[in-house]
Amino acid sequence: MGKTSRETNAVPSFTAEKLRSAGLRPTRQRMELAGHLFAGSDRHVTAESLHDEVVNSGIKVSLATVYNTLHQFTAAGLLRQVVVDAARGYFDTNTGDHQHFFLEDEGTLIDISGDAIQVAGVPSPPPGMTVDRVDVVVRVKRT
Amino acid sequence: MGKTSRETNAVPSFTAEKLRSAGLRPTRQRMELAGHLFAGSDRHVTAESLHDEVVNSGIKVSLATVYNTLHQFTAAGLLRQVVVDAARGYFDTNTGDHQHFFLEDEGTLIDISGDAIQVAGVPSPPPGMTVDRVDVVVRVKRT
DNA sequence: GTGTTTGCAAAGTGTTTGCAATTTA
DNA sequence: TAAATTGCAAACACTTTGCAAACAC
Repeated sequence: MGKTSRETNAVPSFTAEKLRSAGLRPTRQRMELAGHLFAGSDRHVTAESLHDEVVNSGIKVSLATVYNTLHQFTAAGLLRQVVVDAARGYFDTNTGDHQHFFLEDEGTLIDISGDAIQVAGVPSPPPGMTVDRVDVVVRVKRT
Repeated sequence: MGKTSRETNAVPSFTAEKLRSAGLRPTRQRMELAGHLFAGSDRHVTAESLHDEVVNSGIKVSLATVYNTLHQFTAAGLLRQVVVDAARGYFDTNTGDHQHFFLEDEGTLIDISGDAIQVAGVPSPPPGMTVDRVDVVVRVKRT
């Protein structure tokens, strides 16, 4: 065999590398959270939704660690925060240029490609200020 | 004199009317909050900032009443809520078509005229959904 | 071994709510 | 007086934090 049972765990090693190069130790919790987050693409999660998902898949992680990890991933540029709801914080695995539909009834986000949507006529910012980012939220409701 | 001392209170009666036609009794608290809110134009307040302002001007209102009143005014179409910060709720006295600069360092909002700014290329919403509103937030930072 | 990370439980924020006392009409 | 409104304090939902035990290297 030659390999330890730990390595048979089917955890893609590139995830460990991704974390390491972000300056984060590839701990079990971070690996597993990353596994869920970056399994699909363009995911939108809240701390609770991710925690539930991970816990329901049989993994043990505390909510506090989920919060910490989401912030660390965000600081590392692996995630991006989206402000659409005063009550909850959303995190987006798509860190590229894009915008969102927000389904107010369900609290769901859907990406809008940055190529499709455009904002024109933004006045110049107040003196001494620079534009950090332009966020567009298209709020939609069930008809 | 003919008039009671209550009426000498210099509270513009149109405010009372505005409230009455919104189905809200012109109570002392609502009159005073409205007086502050609609004194200037295009004001952006949080429940706390308005409460502080009103209390500092020597008026007695509870924070709970400020929250209630802001929501009632919003439901009546006198105010509009703005979501820019996950932590606090902002209310805007400008209910017309417009967008915002958000100064992230200070938590301040500045109106951008709806005529100036435009959003093009919004894809059609998911089936069964209609666009409720398109919000643009231009986040700016101190240079 | 040494510094990092985790997880619990406690503390913190901003906001909402239950309900008796007060006010409006 | 009947119905609406206020204000307190308790309850809430979400998030952050302190710190001892567990872990990564």
